[in-house]
Amino acid sequence: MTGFYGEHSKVWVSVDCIIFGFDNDKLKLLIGRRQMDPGRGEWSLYGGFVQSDESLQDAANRVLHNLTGLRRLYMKQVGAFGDIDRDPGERVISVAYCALINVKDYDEKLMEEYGAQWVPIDDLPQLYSDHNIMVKKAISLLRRRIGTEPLSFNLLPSLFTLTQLQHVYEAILGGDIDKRNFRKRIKQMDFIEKTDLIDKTMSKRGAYLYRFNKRMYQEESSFKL
Amino acid sequence: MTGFYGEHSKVWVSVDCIIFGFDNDKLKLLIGRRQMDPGRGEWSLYGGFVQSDESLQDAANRVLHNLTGLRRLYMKQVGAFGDIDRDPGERVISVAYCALINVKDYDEKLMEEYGAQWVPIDDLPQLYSDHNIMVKKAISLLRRRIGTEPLSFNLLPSLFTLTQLQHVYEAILGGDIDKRNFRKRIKQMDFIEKTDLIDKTMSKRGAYLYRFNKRMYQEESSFKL
DNA sequence: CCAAAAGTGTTCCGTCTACACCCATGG
DNA sequence: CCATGGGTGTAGACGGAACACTTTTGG
Repeated sequence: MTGFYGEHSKVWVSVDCIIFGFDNDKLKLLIGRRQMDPGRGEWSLYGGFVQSDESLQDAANRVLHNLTGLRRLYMKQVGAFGDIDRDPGERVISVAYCALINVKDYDEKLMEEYGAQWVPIDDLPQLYSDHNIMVKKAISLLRRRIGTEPLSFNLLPSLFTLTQLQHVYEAILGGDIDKRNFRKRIKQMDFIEKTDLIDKTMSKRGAYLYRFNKRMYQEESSFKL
Repeated sequence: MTGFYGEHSKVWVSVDCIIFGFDNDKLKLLIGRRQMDPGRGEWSLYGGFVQSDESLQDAANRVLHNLTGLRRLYMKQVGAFGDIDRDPGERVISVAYCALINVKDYDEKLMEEYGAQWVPIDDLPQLYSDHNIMVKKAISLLRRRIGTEPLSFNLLPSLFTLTQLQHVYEAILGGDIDKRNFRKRIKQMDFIEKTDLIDKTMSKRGAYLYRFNKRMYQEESSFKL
């Protein structure tokens, strides 16, 4: 049985993961050296072929989990890339996914095993195939959405200082933000909760730690920064 | 020669077109009855399989051209849909594209041949497979972008009145807009040119016709409505 | 005691919103 | 002459941007 659509040609479909992290006040991308032909040894996003028993989402999650050991990450589709010659080997259509992770959370062993590296987005090398285009699109998506959706928290530990949060915005939007205006806006968002914990790693005085309350956010469901 | 990726399984990939038009002060969608199994006879978006010699864009343009006779339309990718069971027949990954067209422009013969129908978006029937989800996503994309990009002009003839333009925004955003405020904002955009032509089809007094100057827009490249 | 990061309000200006009446014309 | 859609300005509210000093404490 060839099924309903037998006369049409099938193609390979892969997923590629654009993995953002935040460290040292910089937005970074997790990339590695490609371990297969064609393009072996070139810088590349992490990706993999979509299997017949998994959805696109699932495939992207699998790739990311294999690499970082993490599950249930924030992940969003960036788009499908389907130019005929985009892959130097065969015709492959690739669906790019963007992940936001807390840089401190990854599994170091796995990272070493894969030779994964965090590279600042301002300092990216040329990547395999059309991966640079994917990254560019992911960044512009991130810039547009960061002001309307609570994405920034995915790049931080669950407890964070307001200075850290501000640095995330500055890194993504690329520019300085006024501290007082920023904090004024934060105060209006009840779902960003002040704890009574204090972080002293960054200053002698110490800074209050805050927490994103997802539950409360979903009730309010308005975000504007 | 099986090529580089021989050990992985290929899948069918299709494109589906979400075709918006504007008529009678309403935003409408072009849909038809599915002419193949499975799902023959169900309401459906127009789509087709991606051939091995065309990009995703090209495939979407081909489908749209076959249906409407139009080329060089505004078209934007909405996203890839890849759940395993989304298509009741086989495993098919589909990439949705959103097109904005001027309802007056289509080729009536082709439309009849395909049994295509314009349906107001508030009044959509249940569609084949996950097509309703695609449409929902396309509409939310359109709503987000209409204020930042000059999309509205694609839904209108090249000469249009300000009242028509306003109605486009009202139809997409779903709500009334103040006429004076709207026109004030339009006046600040030099790339919306007033002509000295007058349209009398809608009123006895007649209304000035305007034109979108794409060249001028690209120089200014700021849009806010 | 001083360097380094944390924290805190007010003023100003531009933008968005609300709002009502006259105009031109075909029938 | 009147019904219908076309066209116009102003005042008040609101939100965003600019701006500088005090606090805390480890070394």
